[in-house]
Parts: sequence; structure tokens; C-alpha cells
Amino acid sequence: MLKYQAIAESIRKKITEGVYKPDDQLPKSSDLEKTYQASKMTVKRALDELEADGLIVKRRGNGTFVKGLASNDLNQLIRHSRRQLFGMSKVYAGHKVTSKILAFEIIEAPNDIKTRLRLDVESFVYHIVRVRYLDGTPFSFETSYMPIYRIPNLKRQDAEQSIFSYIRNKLHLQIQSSHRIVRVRGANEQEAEELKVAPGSPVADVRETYFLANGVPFNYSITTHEPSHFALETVLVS
Amino acid sequence: MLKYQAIAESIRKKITEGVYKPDDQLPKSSDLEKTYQASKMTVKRALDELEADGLIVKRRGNGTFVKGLASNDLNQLIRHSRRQLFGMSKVYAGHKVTSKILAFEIIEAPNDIKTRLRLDVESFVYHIVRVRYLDGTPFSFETSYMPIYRIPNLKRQDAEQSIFSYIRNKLHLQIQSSHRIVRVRGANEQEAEELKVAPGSPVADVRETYFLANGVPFNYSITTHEPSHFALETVLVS
DNA sequence: GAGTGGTCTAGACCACTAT
DNA sequence: TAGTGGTCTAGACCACTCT
Repeated sequence: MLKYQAIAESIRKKITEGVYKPDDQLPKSSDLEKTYQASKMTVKRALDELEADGLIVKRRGNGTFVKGLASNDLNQLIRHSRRQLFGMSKVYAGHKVTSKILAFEIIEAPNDIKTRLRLDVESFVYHIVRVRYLDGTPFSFETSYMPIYRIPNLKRQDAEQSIFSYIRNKLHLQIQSSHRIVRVRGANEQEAEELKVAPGSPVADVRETYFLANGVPFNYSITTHEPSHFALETVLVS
Repeated sequence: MLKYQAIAESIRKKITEGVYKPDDQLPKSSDLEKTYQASKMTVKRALDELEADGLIVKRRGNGTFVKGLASNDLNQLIRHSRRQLFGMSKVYAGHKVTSKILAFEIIEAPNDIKTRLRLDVESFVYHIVRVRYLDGTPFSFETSYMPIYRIPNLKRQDAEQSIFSYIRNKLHLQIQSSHRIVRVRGANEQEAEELKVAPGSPVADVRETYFLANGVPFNYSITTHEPSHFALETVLVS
């Protein structure tokens, strides 16, 4: 573990264990430098992490303080941290996530998908439609498109499990980032039937483009979430 | 403007103007250091910004590349950048945002609000209910609670404009951060009437706690958004 | 092995806040 | 004016990727 991460972890732990309480002032940087035998930049970087996580507040010329968070909110932050992950397996650890495949085919990419995935000549994509279940209850309806030449040899069986696991563990590709837009709308007939809700009833509409470590988009998906299984938490700083 | 910001701006501009195109490799760090007469750390920091904004991808041992973004998505990113702001005035620049006040009163804080805002003895809060309009069309229904001793002298008139402007410009307080959770549900009777949608029809439910520069929470709000005026964009990295 | 980005340091100097 | 955090540097050394 890197030094700045270790320092961040150590301080985070002190906050979660109540050694540093809400509104408390942390030791000043120069003291932290001595405590952790680290340079100014390294301590600063550790504190930057904690600030982005929403745990502390820094005030130039004044000091660094634990944020005045309600204990519930603090626990929430600890559990999820800032490092949001890709795929469901981590998020729903301890629960059983399964899938029903409604479509698994290779098609010529529709024009909007071509644009989004920056495809020109080699424009065949997997077209996969899945309903995903948490402990047997449907929670999302997902349509996704992936270029076959970037994600070779994907099998129906992989889609039944986790597509992201296949990409990471079998293809040894790394997922670098995703760009996401969340909206709200009424469920259409098919979504309603599969998610077991009424047509027109509220669902979250999430459209997401995923990128590999080399910066290439490899997946565009439209996911409809059943409301009771959907919540999106974010911390905005400065 | 700080040096690392200036460097980030300069490179961002080259990306948006197409000098660096999707999938292009950027000059290596050491070249950027010479170009901008900056140290390694400063250049790194500039590139970190661009990576968090979703514009570039860095690959250790390999190089730094422009992300393979569709041109639409790129424009989107430029417009919003990462620096999401607080309050509506910036987001809806060029449009007219008005409010109808449904409630403006001072009450003893309900228990859950006491907890969220960490109030104990001095627990009187403003209780403000507003409908907000964009060019005359209702787009959100907002209930918010603010401790009177942290936000003194707020008038009904301020709530008709922007509460955030009052806090920033008249009280000279700085808003440091907000913690937000977004869900989806059906509109209740009152929301439906005010937002001019059918009861039970889809709305976004956003619950948000705002913090001042000193780390103290000063506002808890529940905002219901009419779907056509709601979209939440995020970039997740690594 | 050559080339890339990442971490970390020690210290100079700057910017802001309180008193 | 004293005390806090922020920026920036020059350079040592590390970690990873490609050929």
C-alpha cells in the first residue's frame, strides 16, 4: 500500500472509531508529517482523499476539521467510500445476483451506437438484453452493446453471470472509467412486465458508456432500474 | 490562475479544438514539463484534473491518451466540466428561474432533522417549501430546513430568489460541499399538483445535506424534480 | 533495455485566518 | 504577527509496458 493511502486509511480509521469526532480539529499538517514520517505533499495528498470522500474539511490559514456529519451519514460514507466499482458483484456482496437473457445476438451496430462507440468499418456488436435479479427479485432491465472485436468470444453463459468478470478475468482487460447519465421516466410495457411493475410507473433510466484502460469505449448500455433497488449517492466538494 | 490550472486549461482547449483528437497520444510528461516550464508534480496534477473530468486516460509505462469519446459526449463534458456548482443560477444561466413560496416559517426541528443537522439545544429551523419555475414552467418542488442561528435573518424575499445567493453574497459564507442521494418514486398529491404531473407519475427524489466551509451542515433539503428537467451526469474513474 | 508515468522528499515561498 | 494550509520545484528512485 502506498504511503499516502496508508496515511489516509489511518486517519479515516480514527474518524470512524471516534478518536477524531465531528467538528474536531485534526493535528496540523506539520504534526502529521512528523507522526507519519512523511513529507508535506504526501500528507496533503492523504488529506485530499479524505476531503473528496466527504469526511473532512480543510481551511487554509486555519486548520483541518472533521466534517459535522450525522453518524448515520458517516457510516454510509465508510461503507461505500468514494471508490465506486464497476459491475454488481461487489455492490451486492452477500446476495445472489442472477440474470435472464432475453436477447444475445450479433448485429450490425445501429447508427447511434456506432457513433457512441466510435465504430466505423468493423461495426458488429453484441446486442444483449438481460433482466437481472437480486435473490430472485428483478431489479434491472439492461440493454447493452459491445463491439465483438474488442470483446471477443463472449458467450451467452458469461452474460448469465457477470460480463465485467469475463472482461477482467478472462480477457485480462482493465476497465478504466465510465460516463453515466441518470434520468427518470415511466416503464414501458416490456420493462414493466419483466420488472414486475405497472406500465408507466417510475423507473430510473441509466445510460452508460464504459472505457478500457487504453481509452477505447467498449460498452454502451441502457439500464432501467426498479425504484426500490436504486439509490445514487454522491459527494460534491467545493 | 494557478499554474496547474493553466496547464490543464491549455491542454483541455487543445482537446476541445481538435488539436489533440480522440485516441491521440499526448506529449510525454517530460515534454510537457519543458513546454510549460513546470515540474513533474505540477504537470501531473494538471493531467489528474483532465483524467477526473473524463477527457484523458493515463497508462503507466506507456503514455497519456485522449479518451475515445464521441464528439457529442465530449461537448457535453466541456460544457459541464467537473466543477458542479451549488444552486440553480449557474446551471440555468440564460433562463429565468422563479419561485413560489408555499411555506416560510420557523419551527422546532423535527427529530430526524435535528439529527441530520446535528442540532441539540438551539434547534429552531426555517421550514421552507418552494416550487421552482424555469421560464414559468415548474421543474422542482423543494422542502428545506436551515438552522436560524447559522443562517440569520433570511427573509421570504430571499427565498423567492436564490437562498444560496443570500448565503454567499449577503452573509459572506462559503458553501464547501454537499452530500446527495438520488432516488426515483411516484409523485404525491401535492407534488403532482404543483409540478403539473399526474399523481404517482415518475419524479426524481433528491435528498441533500449542505455544509459550510467550517464543516457545519446548514441545510437539509428534499427536492422532487419533474422528469423532463432532470438529468444527472457523472464520470467514474478507475 | 529503453521509455513511460508514479511516488516521495526537503525546502522555498505564497495565501489566507485569526488575534 | 504568528500560525495554518497551498503551490511549486528539482531530483532520487520505483513500477509498469513494450519490443
